[in-house]
Amino acid sequence: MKQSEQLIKGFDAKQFQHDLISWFEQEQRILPWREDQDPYKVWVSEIMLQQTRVDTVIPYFHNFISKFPTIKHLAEADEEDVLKAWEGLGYYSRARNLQTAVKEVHETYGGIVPNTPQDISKLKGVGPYTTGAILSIAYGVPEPAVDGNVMRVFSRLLSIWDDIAKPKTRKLFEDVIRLVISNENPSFFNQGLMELGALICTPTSPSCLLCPVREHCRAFDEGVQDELPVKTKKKANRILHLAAVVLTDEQNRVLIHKRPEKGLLANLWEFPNAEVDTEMNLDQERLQMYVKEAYGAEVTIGDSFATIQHIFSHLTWKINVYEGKIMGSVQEDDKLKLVTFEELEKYALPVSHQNILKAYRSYE
DNA sequence: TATGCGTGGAC
DNA sequence: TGTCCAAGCAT
Repeated sequence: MKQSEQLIKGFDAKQFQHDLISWFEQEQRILPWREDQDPYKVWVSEIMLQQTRVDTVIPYFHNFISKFPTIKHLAEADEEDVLKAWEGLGYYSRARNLQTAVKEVHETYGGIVPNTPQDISKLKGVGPYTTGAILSIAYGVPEPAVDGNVMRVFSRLLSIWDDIAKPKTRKLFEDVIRLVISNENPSFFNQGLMELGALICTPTSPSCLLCPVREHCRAFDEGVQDELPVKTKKKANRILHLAAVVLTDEQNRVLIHKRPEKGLLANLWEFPNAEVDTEMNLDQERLQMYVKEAYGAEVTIGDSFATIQHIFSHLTWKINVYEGKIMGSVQEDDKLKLVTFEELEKYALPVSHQNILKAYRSYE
């Protein structure tokens, strides 16, 4: 017998569905992506919500949908504008993958988001969770949508002690959900689980006394709700020292560089910078030579006017920021541009470089 | 399978 | 202040 079948023995799935869905009908938050079930809007919201809080997403969702109201609008948009709309939201490959996938839907599926797990999960950026979320919410298909909430809620409900940080564990929860999901209302079932995880069955100090499915919960019964789920820690991040320079010419245009199309902050724009060891951080002469080599620009480096720390999830940047002047001419191309500070507002910058810009403005 | 990939909020 | 995240996916 499969582990999932073993786990749900004695679990009253029908009653649970009813209790969960009734609670969701009463208590669900009013959210912009819940106003209709437009598959495109459901899709956009699900991508934005990956590893990102609801409160953070709301303004981005409004702005994004107003700029790109339909599949066609997004498919035909400039990537630069899409990234600008994503600026500050993080995990920028989500934006580029979304546009790639939307183009695919526009061209291959006539602008209709596919409604089978096979087709939809082939789309760039659409993994197992998003597949289930779109299918259940937009199309009413009873497919599991297992995210962190669902694993937390069900690890407590069924007292499951598998490590939810392990990729393999997600499959166990998918098996479980397939056995207990509501076929009548998979949309509210899946959304109800996530809403419950967000509002009641929280990572720390869950509100068990307010929980609509407390009677189904083995962890509450056993008093171990604070010990579940089991989740191993990630390893600590590393520190990288950078020197960055805000380089201006005699017309007060500033030099910006487009980052590589893969990896960290892919395709976003930045001020010229280099990794340094802590010692070299004060060496203006070497920074000047580096800029000449890497960007082909003849410059003089002035004073360091700020140090900026930026903490990523897996990395910390400590950036020493200099001002500098461009002496000769610069060969511009699609990855290197001289722009006015007004034009700069059209380009998507990572938050770290937005902070460099702020520091420069207050220094000037 | 483990790691890289952002950001801002909660405690 | 440091730690842990929050509706994951690609490689």
